[in-house]
Amino acid sequence: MANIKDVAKAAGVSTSTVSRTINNSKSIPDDTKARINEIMKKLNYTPNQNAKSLTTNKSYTITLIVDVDDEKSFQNPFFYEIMHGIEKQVYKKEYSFIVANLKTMMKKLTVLDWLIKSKRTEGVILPSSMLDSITVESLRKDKIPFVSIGEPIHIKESITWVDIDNKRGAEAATFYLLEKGYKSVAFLGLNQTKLFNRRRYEGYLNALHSENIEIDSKLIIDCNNTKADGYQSMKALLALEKCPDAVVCADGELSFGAIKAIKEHGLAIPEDFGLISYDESKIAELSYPTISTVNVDMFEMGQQCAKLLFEQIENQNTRDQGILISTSLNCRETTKN
Amino acid sequence: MANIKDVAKAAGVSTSTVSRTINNSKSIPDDTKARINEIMKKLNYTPNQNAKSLTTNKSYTITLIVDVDDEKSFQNPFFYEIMHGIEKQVYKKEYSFIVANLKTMMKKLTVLDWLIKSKRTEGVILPSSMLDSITVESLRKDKIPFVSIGEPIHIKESITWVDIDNKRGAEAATFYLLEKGYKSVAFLGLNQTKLFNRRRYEGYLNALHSENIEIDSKLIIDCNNTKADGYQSMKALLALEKCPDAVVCADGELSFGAIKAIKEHGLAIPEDFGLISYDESKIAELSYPTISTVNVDMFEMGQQCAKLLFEQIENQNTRDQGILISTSLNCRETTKN
DNA sequence: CTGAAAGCGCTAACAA
DNA sequence: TTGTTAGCGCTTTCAG
Repeated sequence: MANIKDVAKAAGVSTSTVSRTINNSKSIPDDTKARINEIMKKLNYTPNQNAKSLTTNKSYTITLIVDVDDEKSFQNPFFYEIMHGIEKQVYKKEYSFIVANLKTMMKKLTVLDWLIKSKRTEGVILPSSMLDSITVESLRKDKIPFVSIGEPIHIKESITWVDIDNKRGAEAATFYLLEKGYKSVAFLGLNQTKLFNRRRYEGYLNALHSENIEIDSKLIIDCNNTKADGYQSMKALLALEKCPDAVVCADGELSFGAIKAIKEHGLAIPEDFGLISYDESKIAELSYPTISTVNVDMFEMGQQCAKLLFEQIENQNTRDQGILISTSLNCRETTKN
Repeated sequence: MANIKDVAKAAGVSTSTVSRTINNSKSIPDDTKARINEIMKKLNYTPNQNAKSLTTNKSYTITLIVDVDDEKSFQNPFFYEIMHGIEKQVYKKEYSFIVANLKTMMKKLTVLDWLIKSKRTEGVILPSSMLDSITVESLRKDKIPFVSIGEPIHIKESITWVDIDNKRGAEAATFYLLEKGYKSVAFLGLNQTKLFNRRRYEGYLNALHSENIEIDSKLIIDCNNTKADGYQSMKALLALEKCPDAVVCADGELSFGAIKAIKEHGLAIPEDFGLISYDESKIAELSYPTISTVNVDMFEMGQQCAKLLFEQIENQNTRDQGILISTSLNCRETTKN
């Protein structure tokens, strides 16, 4: 395996000249560069990353940290798309990309320490759920750039984060239903403990407010994101005296249950009853009828995370910022045309 | 940031002694080790991975290569579970874990070259679809251990691979349906171009053979894995003179269409008609009725891949082997009890 | 059991 | 524009 010396020798120059060629230094004339590049190709030479990292003290690697407990719950396809978005940016920069799962490793600070102090990573993308003040402080102290996936939760420090614009998504969904002539829109699946869920709720409320529609607390249902909960809760809604004729579902799975309840009640979808859910498209397509959804672009989210991270890596005193990725409405068969 | 010299100085020993302590060498007495470990902790010292890699010529990193074209198709949650399985093994060894996507990078050989010659990786896990003879040869030449996800396809060389036991899965599904009293079992969604699909088909045939049931080619339907195809194909099956009373679906999505067709035909599931599909559990649970499935354990598959890879890394002349991960039947509401 | 010293492959002053 | 040289932080003979 050829190294820089071999190339230098073959080219009749010093290793510095080769090094400068590798790094495309201005001071080397183009023809020299060309010649040396030629030789590198002929010798099948690729710079040794470890040597380079050792001297420059950079790992050319960033890390996505996930925090997955149960083996089965790893199915969340969202993270996979985020990964893909990150990766796309990472390879543009010729960096590499480590994925680390807290749960299969050690304690939180230990993982970060391991990655950072051993110089395995130059920056970290991690879920907001992992970020408490201590972690932030420790990251700052080590001067490690990081980006939070999701709006920070229990933190006062200003940090850089990327999230889906959940509020506007739900707002748009609500507006859309009203626009299509539905009179009374319910909100299914409120869960105040989840920030993204709360934001969706806020969007729903916002939309009603700005249309001067009175909020009917009976139309707002607390429940979990399961088929069974969706079914039960929708039944309850339909049993109401002032029964709604449309619903915004805070999450995807419960909409399967909700649809069943609506059908069983003898209502036609979308004529008598409209529904918009948050969900992954693939699953929404499997339902009968197919479900109109608020689309969230996790791929874009991943890309933004990586971009912001690289900004910080390239310029240490970049300002912290929060970015909201906008959503779009994908109208399928649960809403009127 | 403390380095090995600082530790040596603080401990009043040479760097060799510290190094030996780090690597838990037999020649250092336990009490000395304890003392030095203490000091490392106090100094908050972690070995610099790059320096270590440079000297040992090992990267302590393995790579999962994926080959994802379209941004949206990255949703395949299977890969995510495989990743998780791999990662679990990787972190046991204190290795790190790179994910590289061919499509966001350069040409196939270039990616491998980049990873291998730059010493970024010690081993590679990659889908069988990527492995042609040239790639295998090149990997062998560089002495890079690798494991194929999935039975090799267009390759004569013996290599190490891991796959799901698709044949036995379908076999078991077919047996189960027969055992439950269904008389005539169809096979929906044959696609000879996909090896996993063909294996499932073989399993179906096997089961019928060993029960001495004649194969009725009308009951074997070629179609794609979409809801619409499942619907159409099932309609065709039900229109048959010698109509089946059960079906094995070769893949998940088409079962949603198939179920709809069965219901529309006025048949009760599972009383009049039984169905078993290959699918992810989460989606199978969303259907009405919930779908009985052949479970495939991708997490285990990932773990096995990593284990086999590490065997090769640790012992260069390990024999090539193929491993089939067994499946299990998850009986839900589309099969009789 | 321990230390001295060479060297892994590259980069970056500094000098020319 | 180029070369010389001194490391980067660690491991590993070899000698003691």
